[in-house]
Amino acid sequence: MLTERQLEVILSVVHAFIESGEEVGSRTLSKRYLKGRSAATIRNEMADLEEMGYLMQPYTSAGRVPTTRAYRIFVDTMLQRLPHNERGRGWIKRIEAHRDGLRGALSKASEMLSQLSNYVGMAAVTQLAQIRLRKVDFVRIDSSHCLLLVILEGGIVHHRMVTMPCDLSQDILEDLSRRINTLAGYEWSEVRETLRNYISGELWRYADLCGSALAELDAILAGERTKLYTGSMSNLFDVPDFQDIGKFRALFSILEQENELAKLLEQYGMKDGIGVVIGEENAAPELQNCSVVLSSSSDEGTRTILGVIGPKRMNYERVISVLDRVLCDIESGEGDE
Amino acid sequence: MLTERQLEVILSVVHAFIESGEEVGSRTLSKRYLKGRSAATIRNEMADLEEMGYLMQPYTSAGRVPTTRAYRIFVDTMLQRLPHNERGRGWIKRIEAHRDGLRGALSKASEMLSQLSNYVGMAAVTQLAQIRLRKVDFVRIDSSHCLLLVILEGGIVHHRMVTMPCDLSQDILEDLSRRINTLAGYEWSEVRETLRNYISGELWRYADLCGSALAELDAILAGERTKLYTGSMSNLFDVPDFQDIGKFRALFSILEQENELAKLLEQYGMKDGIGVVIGEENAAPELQNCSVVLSSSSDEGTRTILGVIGPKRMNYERVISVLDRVLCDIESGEGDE
DNA sequence: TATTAGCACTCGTGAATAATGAGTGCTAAG
DNA sequence: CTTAGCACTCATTATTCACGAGTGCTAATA
Repeated sequence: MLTERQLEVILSVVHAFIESGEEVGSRTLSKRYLKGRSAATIRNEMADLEEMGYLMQPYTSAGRVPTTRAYRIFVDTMLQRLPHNERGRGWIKRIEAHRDGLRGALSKASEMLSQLSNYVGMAAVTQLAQIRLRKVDFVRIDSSHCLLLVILEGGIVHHRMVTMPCDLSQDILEDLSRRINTLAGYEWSEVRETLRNYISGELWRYADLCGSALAELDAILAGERTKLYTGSMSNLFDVPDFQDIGKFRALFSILEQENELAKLLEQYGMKDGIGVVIGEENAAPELQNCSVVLSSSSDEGTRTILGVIGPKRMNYERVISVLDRVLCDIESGEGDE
Repeated sequence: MLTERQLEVILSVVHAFIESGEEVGSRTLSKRYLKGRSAATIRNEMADLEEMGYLMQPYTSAGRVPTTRAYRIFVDTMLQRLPHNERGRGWIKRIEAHRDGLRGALSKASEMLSQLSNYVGMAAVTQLAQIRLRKVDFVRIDSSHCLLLVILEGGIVHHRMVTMPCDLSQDILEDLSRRINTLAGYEWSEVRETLRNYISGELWRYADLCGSALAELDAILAGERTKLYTGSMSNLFDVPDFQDIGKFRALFSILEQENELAKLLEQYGMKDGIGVVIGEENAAPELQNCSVVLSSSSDEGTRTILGVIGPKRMNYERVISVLDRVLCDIESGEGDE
């Protein structure tokens, strides 16, 4: 469908455009990329490719700019060429030993990604449905409130304030925790069922509190399932593509909405490995001018996603290698410092 | 030192400049503010005031712009006129009953401040030195790691991963927590001392773990003492003063550095009540074009600071009333929803 | 002495115009 | 199929010019 030379032209245009940010003309290609052919020849090819939807002109008689379709080919060719590394399997286990837990490590990772890529780094953990419970604890705050602590596999810690229907002593609460903790190690769905039975049976005296706690636990495990960290965004100021205040704003607004971004990542990071989503391929309209590169892996009831978000004309090769590098650093415990 | 009319001119210039954002000329003042006097008269006053450092001209024969000194007078006059409310005392107690704890409430507060003020809201808690311990808990993660949970007065929860020198069972850890918890309710400085004695005495068998834990506790209590939440920054795009990419960038870069910002707030929010820091009065060079309005109150070992950061020519009156309003909402438990 | 009208002067802003040059499409020759 | 040549397009940049808001100064006035 595409001749060898057409492919070459496409890749060259993308490459040149990523480098310069300016429309690339036939002369440039002839001089720097396809040295054998004259500008006129290439002009003909470009006209064809424009008709086919790979290139476009911002205005009559300007150079050509790659479309998302061209980027797609560029990226796919690159990914094919790149060593397919199967890293990432099982690395989460090692992370959770980090000083500040999985979350601390990810917060560091996102920052590192920003620094190294010169774009915006992201790191997220999402709890898969089958995550296991490690421990539950109730801490009495005052006569009508206690703190519910939930520790999940992978060192994920949640805490919520729960209103107590009646005053319960710390001893009773500890007893309660201890009973619930006998369920540690089971999947949440199982725990949930067992707890329900407990409440109507043994624990009937604390039914109210247990009910609230159950609701909170449900919220924790079903609700905000993905925790996302975003690295420094200052780099964006130096990206020429975002000098335009309008484009900057669009990107910024979505970066600020943790929830939206998290939803996107959940959606994109479904399968393990490296993925690239380019411009209009993004579900969010705010990301039409951006590309997202992400590397995701799942293990033990959690999925971890590292990502970089930048302009469409980002240095994909470098970003991918940065992702790899950071993944590597986390694995080997760099976050411990 | 300042005549009645000079004061009037200053206030008028600031007022007009805040409204329009453009240099204000003698004609405007004569027509809209000091109706009795002619433009020529006001021109003379303005020339004097410029010499005295209250006004300045961006270029020869343009209108005048207020200096920080003029803003200062404007704000001070306003604060004097405003009802001095002593709200804030004791409200923290009520907050900690919030569903997601003090921190959840503050995160919501900062967002609310952004929304209502149209600038950027901030909310911070800082632990004062004399904060009290509520509870400590160790949770075994694997043979060489456990999670250290620290709950402080006010529902502040910290957790850290601690490396265990040798494998300790959950039972032993629980026993350990229980012993340490007998110290709950005391100030950290006291707890620290007592713990030291314990370690060399009763707890000698767990000296290593206790040592690490002690170090972590110290880090938690001495180190990152202030936790800061920043509300949405999207509003900044609509502030005319920050259309200039350079100014925007300066502000943004410091908003992103939680630590820097926290340090500033710690420094500014020393005394209870409402404070305004204008432009060059700010310690940070990035804030030369901004003003910070904050409302701070301390109680029970923690100090809480609400603040709004915006352009120098912000609507101070509105921002102050918004701060008041949000403080009020938090108090009455709005965050519970 | 304080105030004000009049006037010449300054200087940023915005529109209009022109020159520049990179790049194209098309045609005709190799 | 390839390429040189040429006329044409159009964003960009610089230049010029008129406009107008605002000032400082002086001289007249209450």
